[in-house]
Amino acid sequence: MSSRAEKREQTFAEIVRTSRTLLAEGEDPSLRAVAARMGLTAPALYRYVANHQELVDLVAFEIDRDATDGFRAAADRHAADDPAARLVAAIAAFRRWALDHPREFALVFANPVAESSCIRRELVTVASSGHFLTGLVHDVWVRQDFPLPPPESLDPAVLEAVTDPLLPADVDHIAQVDRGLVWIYMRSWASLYGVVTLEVFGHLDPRVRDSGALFVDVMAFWIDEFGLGDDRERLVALMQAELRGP
Amino acid sequence: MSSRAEKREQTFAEIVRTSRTLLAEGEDPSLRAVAARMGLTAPALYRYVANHQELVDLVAFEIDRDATDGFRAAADRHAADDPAARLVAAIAAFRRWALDHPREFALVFANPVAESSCIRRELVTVASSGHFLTGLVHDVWVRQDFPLPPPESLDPAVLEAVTDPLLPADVDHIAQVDRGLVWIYMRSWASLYGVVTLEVFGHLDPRVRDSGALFVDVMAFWIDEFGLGDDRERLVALMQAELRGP
DNA sequence: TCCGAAGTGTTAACGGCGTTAACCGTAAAC
DNA sequence: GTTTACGGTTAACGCCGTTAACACTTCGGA
Repeated sequence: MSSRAEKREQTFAEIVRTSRTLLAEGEDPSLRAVAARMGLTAPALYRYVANHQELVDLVAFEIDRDATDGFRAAADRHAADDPAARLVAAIAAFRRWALDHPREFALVFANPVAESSCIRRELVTVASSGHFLTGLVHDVWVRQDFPLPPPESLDPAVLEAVTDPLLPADVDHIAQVDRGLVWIYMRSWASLYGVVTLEVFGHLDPRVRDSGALFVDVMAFWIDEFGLGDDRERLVALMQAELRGP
Repeated sequence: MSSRAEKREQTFAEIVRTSRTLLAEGEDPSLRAVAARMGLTAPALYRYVANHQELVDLVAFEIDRDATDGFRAAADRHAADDPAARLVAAIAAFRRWALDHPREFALVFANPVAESSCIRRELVTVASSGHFLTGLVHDVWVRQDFPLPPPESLDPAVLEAVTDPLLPADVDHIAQVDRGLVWIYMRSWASLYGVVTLEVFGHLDPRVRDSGALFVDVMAFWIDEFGLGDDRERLVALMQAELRGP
């Protein structure tokens, strides 16, 4: 027999799961649709969720978490002592996931969070994908020891941000003098994000999107930037392979 | 006295205009809201527009056109023989516009067009901002004559895309051997787009966003790439100024 | 053990949405 | 001057988020 608290938690989990199922099926995860699929009526969901937006935020958070598990799995298919391959595999998995799940991508990565409810802002602070990708970049840096911009060279606002981040970043284990790494991470993430967002939203020539050329180009640039120029050929080939699928 | 066709066109224009007004006021441009503000009922709008999505697409197109007028005005505040300054001013205006009009930005630049109606795909093909920005990059290239990747070095899919573009690009006046310029444009646009989209959607540390550091950083990179390294200091200073406002 | 309280669901309803069908006066066209 | 197309209406359907009022179950404590 399950206690009331357990039952409540199960129902809550089922609400989020049902929402994700609907989203994956291409239908809108409206409160009514979610409730109906669970054999409930819409107002019942208000016992578990403050409003519709909060449910959407929860779903976005969970999608991010699960997608990150996929990125991690892609990285883990490569040796722990080959952080560059792990990083390449992870971001290739990210792009594949984004193109395969445009609705989910839009929800997690291309949704305004500022005007969103409080809960989203809290959740996004511990967002999974951000933590994971910064970690991979950190691993590459530990291995390659590519030069970092010294803290005093950073824009004051950037220095503040990398010293005491507000958004997903797992930087506690990075010494203050090495926080230039976080700036490099932000720059690299912005360029990869731009390509993938253009691709997912159809603002890029479909032939270029399908070829992945722009994504590979950006990645190749950061390979050099990460001091991996010697490994460039191998990593680009690896990326080409990873882009096709696991 | 106005003919029936004229009257019809006026009403049509007022529909789009009213939609934009509602959007700017932070309200959703629903058919009912638009009609109500015009003193009509919602079904009347179906005499002018096939469905709600088509209206949204039209609005997105017009917003893009008008925003581009703003970018052009920013560029025109600089001498015709200073294409670098014109380009910097235009993209600074683009960023300012995006941050000042997040809803409009999301509509025009961060909306799926693939799953959209046919009309959007037609409209986006002649989208204004794309044409204008490629033109500015072209002007810089004519002046600086920075090296282009030769066509045979391009990915086959990219070569196809720059030879016969499907998406907004105004390349008819660019010789086939110089189409590598379009590839450079795509890459630079992707990186600027990534930064601005992150900023607008609140996925970037607000302090970094407010400082504009990431945007300036990306622009500085492309300044070098465009053979404008000698002019770098001036152009970065210009960008800093332009970012604050006209 | 019984009773109150909390928890979890219901139905009914409000206002808003996109959209369609049926209708109707007016203005253009022949 | 009749006909027809146009541009509007009202009514209605089925969605949506959300709230209020109510009912049933279950738990906790006197």
